Amino acid sequence: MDETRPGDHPPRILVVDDEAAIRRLLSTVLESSGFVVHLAENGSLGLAAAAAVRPDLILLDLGLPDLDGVEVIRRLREWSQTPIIVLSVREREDDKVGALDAGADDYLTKPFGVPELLARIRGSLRRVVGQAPEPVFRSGGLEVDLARRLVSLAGQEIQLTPTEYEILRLLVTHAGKVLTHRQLLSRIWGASHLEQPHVLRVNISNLRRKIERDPSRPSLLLTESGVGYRLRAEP
Amino acid sequence: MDETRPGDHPPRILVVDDEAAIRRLLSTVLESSGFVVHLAENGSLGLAAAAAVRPDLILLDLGLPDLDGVEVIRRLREWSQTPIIVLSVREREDDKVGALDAGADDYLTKPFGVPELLARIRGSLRRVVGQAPEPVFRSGGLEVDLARRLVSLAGQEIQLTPTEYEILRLLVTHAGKVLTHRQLLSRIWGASHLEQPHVLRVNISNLRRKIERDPSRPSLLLTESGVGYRLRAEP
DNA sequence: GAAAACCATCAAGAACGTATCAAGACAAAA
DNA sequence: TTTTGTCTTGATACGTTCTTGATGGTTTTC
Repeated sequence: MDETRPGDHPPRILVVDDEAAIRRLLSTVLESSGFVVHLAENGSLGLAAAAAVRPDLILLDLGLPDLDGVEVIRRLREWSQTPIIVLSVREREDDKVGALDAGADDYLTKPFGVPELLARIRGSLRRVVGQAPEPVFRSGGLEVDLARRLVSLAGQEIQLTPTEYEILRLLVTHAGKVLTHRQLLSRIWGASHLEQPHVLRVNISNLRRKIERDPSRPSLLLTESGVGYRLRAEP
Repeated sequence: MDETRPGDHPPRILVVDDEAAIRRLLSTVLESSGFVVHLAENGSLGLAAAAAVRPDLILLDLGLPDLDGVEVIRRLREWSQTPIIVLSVREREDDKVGALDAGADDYLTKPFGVPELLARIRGSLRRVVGQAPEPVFRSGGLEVDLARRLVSLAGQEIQLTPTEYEILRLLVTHAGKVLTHRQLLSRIWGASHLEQPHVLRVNISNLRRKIERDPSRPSLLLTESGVGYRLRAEP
C-alpha cells in the first residue's frame, strides 16, 4: 500500500486479435507481468468487450476479419479515451498514419519485441494516471480525499492519527455498508485482536469527536448495535 | 486540424539534434505544417531551451555529443510533462525500452517517414490538450522553479544541498499529498534504507531551517505523524 | 420491566514516533 | 594536501498516539 494508482486493481488489458497464437502469446506475457488480460477475436467482439470490461488499455490488431481496424478505433473513440496500441503486420505508412489519426496512441509493427511492447504499455498507462480525477468522498460536512490523505469537516482541515484514518478509510471505501467489528478489528489490528472490541470502541469514539458536529449524537458514523459500524453515504 | 489546443498559439516544437541536416529538414517540414520550431544542437542547450521556450512537444535525438539522451529525458521529466518523441538511428530494443521507461512518449527509428512523424506528433499533441501545469510552485513565501532548479523564500534565493532539493522536488511534484516515509526513503535513498527514517528526519529538519519562516513551527512542510510529510499547497 | 449484553467516554502510563544538535566520515574542489 | 561542503550516525529531549481499566449509559432480550 504505497503508490497512488488509477484504481486499486491491477491494470486490465484487452487484446483484440484474430490469430489464436498471438492471443495466447500476449495473454501469457501480459499476465506474467501482472496485468489482467481479456481477449476478443474480432472487431465487433472487441467493441463489445471494451464496453463491458472497461479495460485500462487496448491492444488492437489492424487486420481483423470483420471490421477495418481504423473503423474499430473510430468507434471506440466515440465514447472512450482508453489508450489504444495498434499491432500490425502492415508496414505501409498510410496505415500507420490512418490509425494514429483515428485516435490510436501508438503503433507497433509485427514482429515486435516483447520488452518494447511492455515499455510502450507502461508508458501509455503512466500517462493516463494523473488525468484520472481523484475520488473524494463527501457526506454531511465531511470531505475525505483518499488520494491526498486529507480529511476536512465544514472546510476545516482535520488531523487524524494513523489508526483513526485507517478506520475512516475502510468506512469510506465501503460507504453505506455495515462493517462488522470483526472486519474492522482484523483489518486494522490483525486476527489476534478479534475478541477485543474495546480498542475499536475507543478509537471510534475519538474519531467521532473529530468528524461529527455533535459527537454525542452521531449523524455520519453510525452504530449498528451488536453488528458493527456504518458510514452514512449521501444520496 | 482545428482541434482544441493548449494555449492560443500554434504549437511550439523543440528539436534537439546535433546533425545540422536533420535540423534543417525538420525545421522546414514542421514549419510548413503550421508549427513554430525551435532548435538546439546538444543536450544542455536543449534543456535550457525547454525551460525558456516551454515547447508543446520535444523531438529528441538520442545520440547527442554532450549528454546521454536518456539522461536528458530524465532531467526533463523532473519538472515537465511535455511529450517527448525520440528520434534515433539505434535499432536496439534496449535503447527503446530505456528511453520509454525514462519517460519518452514515443520512439521513431531513423530513417522515418515524414507523414508518420507528423501523425505521431498530432497524436501526442492531441493527448496533451488541457494539461499545462505551471512548473513554478508557489506557497507561503516559498518559490520553487523546477525547470531552473531555483528555490527562493520571500524573494531571497536559497541554497539547497542535492538531497534537500530532491526531497523538496518530490514534495512539490506531489504538493498537497502526503508522501509516506517509505516513499521518500525508497525514491531518494533506495530500497535498502526503507527502515531508516532517521536520515530522512535529519534532512527534513535541515530543509525546514532553510525554507520555513519559523522552523520550530512549520507552516509549509508539515509532519503527518506516523505517516510521512506533506507540502502545503496554496488554495 | 429487569437482567444481560453491549456501547461510549475518560484518564493515565506505556510505547512509539519526531526534532535537533553535534561529531565524525566522506568526497569533491582548490 | 588542505579546504569546503555534504551526508551519516548517535545521543538526547520532546511530542504524539495507543492501550488499558474503570465507570456509567444504552440497547436488546426475555
